[in-house]
Amino acid sequence: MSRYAEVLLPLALHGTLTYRVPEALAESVCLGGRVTVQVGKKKLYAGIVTGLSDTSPSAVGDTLKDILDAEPSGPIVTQAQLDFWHWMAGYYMCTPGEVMKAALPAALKHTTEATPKRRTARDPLTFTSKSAPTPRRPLSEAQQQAADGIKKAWAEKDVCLLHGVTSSGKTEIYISLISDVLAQGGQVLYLLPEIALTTQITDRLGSVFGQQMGVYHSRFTDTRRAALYRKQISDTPYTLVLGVRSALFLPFHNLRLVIVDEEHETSYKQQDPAPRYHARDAAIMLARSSGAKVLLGTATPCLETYQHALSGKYGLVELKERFGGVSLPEIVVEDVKELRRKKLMKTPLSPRLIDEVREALARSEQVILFQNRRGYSPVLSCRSCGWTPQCTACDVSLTYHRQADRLVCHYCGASHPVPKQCPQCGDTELRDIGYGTERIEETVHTLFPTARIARMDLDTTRAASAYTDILNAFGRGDTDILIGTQMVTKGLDFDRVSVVGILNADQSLSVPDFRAAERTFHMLSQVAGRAGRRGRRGLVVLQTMSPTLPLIAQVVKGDYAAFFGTQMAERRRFAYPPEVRIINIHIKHRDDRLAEEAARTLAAMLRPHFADGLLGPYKPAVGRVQRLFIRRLTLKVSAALSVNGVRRTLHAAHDRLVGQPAFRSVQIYFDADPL
DNA sequence: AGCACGCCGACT
DNA sequence: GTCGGCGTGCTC
Repeated sequence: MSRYAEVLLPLALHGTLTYRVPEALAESVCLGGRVTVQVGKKKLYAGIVTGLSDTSPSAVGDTLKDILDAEPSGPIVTQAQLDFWHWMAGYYMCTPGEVMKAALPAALKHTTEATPKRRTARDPLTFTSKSAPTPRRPLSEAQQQAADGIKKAWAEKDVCLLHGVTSSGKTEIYISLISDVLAQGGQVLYLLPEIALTTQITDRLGSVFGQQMGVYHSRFTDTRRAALYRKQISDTPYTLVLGVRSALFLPFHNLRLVIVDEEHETSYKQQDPAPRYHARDAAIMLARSSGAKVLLGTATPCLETYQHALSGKYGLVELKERFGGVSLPEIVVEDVKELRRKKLMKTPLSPRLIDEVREALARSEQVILFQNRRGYSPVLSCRSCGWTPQCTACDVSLTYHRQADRLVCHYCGASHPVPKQCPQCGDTELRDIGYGTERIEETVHTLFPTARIARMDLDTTRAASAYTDILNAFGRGDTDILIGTQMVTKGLDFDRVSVVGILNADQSLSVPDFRAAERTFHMLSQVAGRAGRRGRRGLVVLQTMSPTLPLIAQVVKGDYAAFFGTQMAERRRFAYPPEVRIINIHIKHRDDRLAEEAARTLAAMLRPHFADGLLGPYKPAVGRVQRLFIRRLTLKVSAALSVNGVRRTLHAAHDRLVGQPAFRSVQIYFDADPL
């Protein structure tokens, strides 16, 4: 009978805490089981038992507290999950407690869980389709070849990349492969970015897999997520789970296949808080330890993935034709600089784009306009002295939101009323500089007063169902023109969209970051793919200030290979991923001087180990966020170095630094494989 | 991460 | 004289 338990808590603690197992709970306390313990003076937490022993750890002596309660129904976390958590904490350099926080629904991390109500006959978790179940559609010859190719690749390799142009019918291939796995009694995890987990995809998969499919979405209530978690740990789990990033952490008994759809999506990487993990990479790790296969699907693979596919580490299957004979859209490039010079840019829409929109409306077709910036105008400026409202907590200018009539910081969320007069010179007029989606909406309304216009961005989709409502209205044809940020670029399939306008293709290129070109290529290709789904060939009007950039030509031709070639040459030349691995070190403090000093000291400690591989310290583009001044170090690690050795060096340097009294309050964290 | 303990400014 | 600011350090 074990008398002591190691308990993992959802806190940023380094290890576990040891508790005594009272006689009365001896039956209930088990490895992976959920227990209630007291931490500190009064706080109660739910913890997970990660170890059991008969001997008390000598370091703690007899100050141990008792476990207060234990769930009698057995483990809620499997050993495989614990191993996965442990790997993640090591690789992404955070504590296991932080991983636990990300992994479990809130209801399972706290002590106040509503007693699970026996669920009724009509299981609310199960997908219920509004339409009658539809069987699998027969695969086209190209799709069948792709499915066969994937299975062939899996005979030798664990990971296969399905590189298929937009609208090539990847979903039907997934359905075929999922069916195979389910028929053999295996489980499937289908990951997709939150933004793409729309009713379109759940409806399609639900109509085929119905009762066997569970959906794990971050917009669901926590109760619902906890219920799905519990179903998955039970002995009657769903065999197919469709979910976002964090669905990786669900328990699986017999995981055989993981599909990572839109694998290039940057939202797979968790930015803040820790664990700063990449769901695609973590999924590959999870699959490896479960003996499952992985399928990565996208029209625009991320460079790392394609590199692995070319090198033979991953299998590669390419689908170059759109399904059902739909042709790829025509992309016309509008030279905004030239049009401005000729004084033809009277609005943010070029005359050509205005004409195309008008004609599409006349044909009762739909239009998507993409402007990757929310709000009304990103900068206000005093007309006489040039003063610009800045955030008081971050080093950025405030964006004017007209609907709310507030100035909003897009970094910390703070909002302020618009000043009636310039605080610097007293002038009463502030000019709007630049265009956000709100202002585009206003412009488009002026240009097409009778058109039905909708806007989709973070501001219009705050309410739980708003996102779906906007898309459904567009899908029904109740909206003629949809204006939006990145949200409109993700995997939406609408048959009647014949014109897509990209208002400012350069915006994401101007970010000083080695991935700017890649991100731009992804975004432009994805948004272009929204045009012309069925029937007529779609048209994309791409407005740019730099029409001669090779990247623009590559987007226009849909030439992924050329894009890959030019980008890889740059990455090699300047030693960026996939050529090297990057670990970013973030240093934050309220005092700018102290942040700088800490960063320099840390850099000095690390430089002997990494020499040229260590860059910085430098100030990031936004040097202060939420009142904290930021410095950054970038570590480029060659593939030859032992990753574990690198981590040990980093942890040692970190501990040495914060061990110095002067730097005690400096916040430091690591970001492995940053985007 | 909480949360308490602890040492310096504006209130009854 | 006390209320409370948040800096710092611990949690079995």
